[in-house]
Formats: sequence, structure tokens, C-alpha cells
Amino acid sequence: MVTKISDGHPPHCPGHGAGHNASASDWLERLPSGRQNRYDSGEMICRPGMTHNRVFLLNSGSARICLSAEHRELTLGCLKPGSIYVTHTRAWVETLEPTTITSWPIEQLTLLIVEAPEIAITAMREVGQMLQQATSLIEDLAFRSVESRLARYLLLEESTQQRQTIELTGQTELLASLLGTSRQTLSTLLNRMIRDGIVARPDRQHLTLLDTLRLQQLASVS
Amino acid sequence: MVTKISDGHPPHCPGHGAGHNASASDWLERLPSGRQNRYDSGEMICRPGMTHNRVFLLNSGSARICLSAEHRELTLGCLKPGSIYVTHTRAWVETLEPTTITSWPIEQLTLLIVEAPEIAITAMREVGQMLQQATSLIEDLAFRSVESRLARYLLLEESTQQRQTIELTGQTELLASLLGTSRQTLSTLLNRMIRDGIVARPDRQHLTLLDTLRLQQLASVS
DNA sequence: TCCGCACTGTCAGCTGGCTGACAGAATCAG
DNA sequence: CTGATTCTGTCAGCCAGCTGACAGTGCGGA
Repeated sequence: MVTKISDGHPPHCPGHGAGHNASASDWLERLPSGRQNRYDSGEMICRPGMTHNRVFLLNSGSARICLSAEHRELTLGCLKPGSIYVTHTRAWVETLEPTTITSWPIEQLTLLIVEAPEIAITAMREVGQMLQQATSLIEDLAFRSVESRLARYLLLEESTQQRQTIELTGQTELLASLLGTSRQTLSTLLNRMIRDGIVARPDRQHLTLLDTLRLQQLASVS
Repeated sequence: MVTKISDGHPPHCPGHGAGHNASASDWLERLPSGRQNRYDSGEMICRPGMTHNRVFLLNSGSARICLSAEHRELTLGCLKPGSIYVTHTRAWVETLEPTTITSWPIEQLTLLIVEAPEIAITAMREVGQMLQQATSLIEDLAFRSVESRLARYLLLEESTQQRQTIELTGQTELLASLLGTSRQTLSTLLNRMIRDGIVARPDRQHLTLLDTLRLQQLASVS
């Protein structure tokens, strides 16, 4: 059975996140009971080429969705408790900490849609959201410089986290892969921003946005 | 009423194309009659910021879906007769030749899904396809060089068009924007391939793939 | 306390691809 | 045929960002 997860202390997870949607658990509750799985930190929940696609709900822990080539990785987004994800070829899902999920074969979803059509609308909204995020990532990669992407990311996080001091997830490496750049470039850029007084870093895990106006300029400059 | 378009002479349209699906017109036929529109070549069918999203079916002509920033453009895909598209923010749709479409407000789709659930499954498959394409475009932009993208494009077209000599759509400029690069870079690359005997160009609108093996190498090298 | 390990900051060197410029084809209008 | 227009090929100059290398900084364990 699907347990409704309280949103009490969701581990913070950065933008581009694959759709989480308040109403989502509702319809998943109506599904027949799914398979429970437990993963250690750094394990793969799914990898490209898996033949059987499944819908899953992340119960606890967190994971990132990523694409990878030989020596580079790009994080498309993060899943947190309550997030729903549909396995689809190409992307990997890797846990960031010990994680539990409940999953169902994709066929059961189709079945349920026939019985309770309004579910489809919710589901399409979810997929639509992912498409939106994908589109905005494409825009970023095609049109914007790394600095501009970073600025946009910071502003987005500020508005998501609702305060001026934002919490960073994981190491520089993870953020770099989320922005589609290298560790070194990100580090350099971030420290230049600190030197320029645009942001401050009270401690390793937090950043305070000081000059939002400047950030907005950086974000909009192509 | 929706007219079923024969697939007789579809103007060739390049890859990344937003989902066209044989069964798609079936369900659209059941919708109440939609609005008919006619556009000249180069007109915009939709642009970002349009408040009312609509589902539309392209009856005749062709159009490209694109993202744009100040001085750059990226073509996500092309629509040909029979293609279905759902307006979504961010993307533009620009006709490439005189074009007619039939469209419905998005709400009617939702309505219909409730009545005839199997439609939802088809629709989700369409959206899913677009998501696939978006993902593969992200991979391309993030991981691959322009040359590699070009090689992949050529191989893809060869298999879609089912012959060794493939037809190019429009000018260099269009293909460049499809590959997310500049006219100049593409031109240089293409001519280098010709000089190296990898492809030949019998005439301006056609390319013959001579050395598929080499192309595959180029395509896979990051 | 000292060692090892993981993370971070920084730098020099290189390169893919963008830009602007311009000359050579092709195409079109009259 | 002739000029105008649009498309194409090519080149030099430039720069963002990648790479590898290495030193600095924590931090946990024994």
C-alpha cells in the first residue's frame, strides 16, 4: 500500500525536478498494491535499456535522474519523497541516500486509466510538466552561458525555498552536473560572484543572495 | 470536420519531428468540429505567451516548432500533414509554406478523455514521444559535438527515408538551426565530409551517404 | 596528534564553435 | 541578358568553457 508521505522535512532538492504533484498520491492509492524496494545510497533504481517500464513512487530518501555519456553526466532533476516517476529509456535514476520506493508495472496504469479517466488528466499534467522542464533545459543548454544558468538557478531556488539564504544540495560536483558544466568552471564562477559581492557563503552548504538585481541581469543576458 | 489527409506526397521533414502517429486522426475525428485556419509561408501559428492553448491538426503545408533567443534559433522539429501538436508555452510554431490547420481549445480534449478513455492512452503516447525526442536533443546538446550530431542526423534520415540518397529540407540555415549550430559551421563541416568522401552531393537538395561506417564512428564519438 | 581521504580553489593551455566579412554561385524579375 | 537578391563556402579572430594538474582545506579515524 502506498503510504502518504508527510512533507515535513523534505530533503531539499534542486530545480529542474521531475514533477511532483500534490494530487498525485490520490490516484496512486487506488492502484493495486505495488512492489516495495529498498536501495542503498548510490544504487541505480533504473538504467537505460531496461525492458520493463514501471511507474514508481518514491517513499523516502532521494534520487537523481540523469543522462550520461562516457565521462560526463547531466542531472535532469531530483526526486524527493512523494515524487512520481515513470521509467523511460535513456535516463538513469540513481539514489542519493538510502531510499525506498513502491512500483507498479506500467500496464496497470493503463488499465486504471480505463476505469477512472480523471487519472489520465493528472498523469498528462505530470508528463506535461516534465516536458516543460525538458524544454527549459534545452533552452538553457542551447542559448545561455554557464554563468547565466547559474544565476537563473539561484533565483529559482530563492523563490522555491522562500528565503534569501538557500541551501545547496550535495557537493559542487552535483550542482555542476545539474547546470551541465564542469566542477571547476562552477567553482570559479561561484567564487567570482562571492568576490563581486553578489552572493555570500555563510557556510559550505548555504548561499545568501545579496544582489538579486545583478543576478537578474546575469540571468537574462544571453 | 477533420479531413483525413492522404500521406501521398508528404513534404519531407527532418527528424526530431513532433509526434505524428497513424492512429492519431482516429480519435481527433470524434471531436466536435474545430476551427479552421490558413497561414501564409513564414507566419506564426503560435508564439510563447499565448494564453489559450489549443490542440491542432496540420491539414496541409508544413511548419517548424522552434525556440528562440535574441539572435539565435533552435528548431525542435517539423510538423507535416497529419501531425498533431499541442500548443505549449515557450515554443513557437512557424509555417514553412502556406498551411492550413484545424484546431480545438484544449478543454475539449480533456472533456473527450472522460468520455472515451482510450484516447488518453494514445495522447499520452504522443506526449511521451515528444519527451523522448526532447531527451535525445538534450543529450545531443550536452554531450555531442556538432559533427557528431550531423552524422547522427544523416544516419537517422537515411533510415527514415529508406534510401541512400536523402533529401534535405530547406536551406542550410534550417538544418543548422535543427542541429543547434550556425550556418557557417554546418557548411564547413558538410563540405569537409564531401572532401573526405564520406558523403556526396548530387545536387543542392540531396546528399548521398557513401561511407556509412565512418558516419557511425563520427556519430558515436562524443 | 598525525595520516589519509574527499572536497575545493585556481591556473595555464587548448580547442570547438561563434562571429563578421567577403567573394562566388544560383535564382529571379524585368 | 542584366542586375538584384538570396544562398553558399571559406577564412581569420576571438572567447567560453573543458582538461589536467596541483596546492589548500576540512574532517574522521586510530
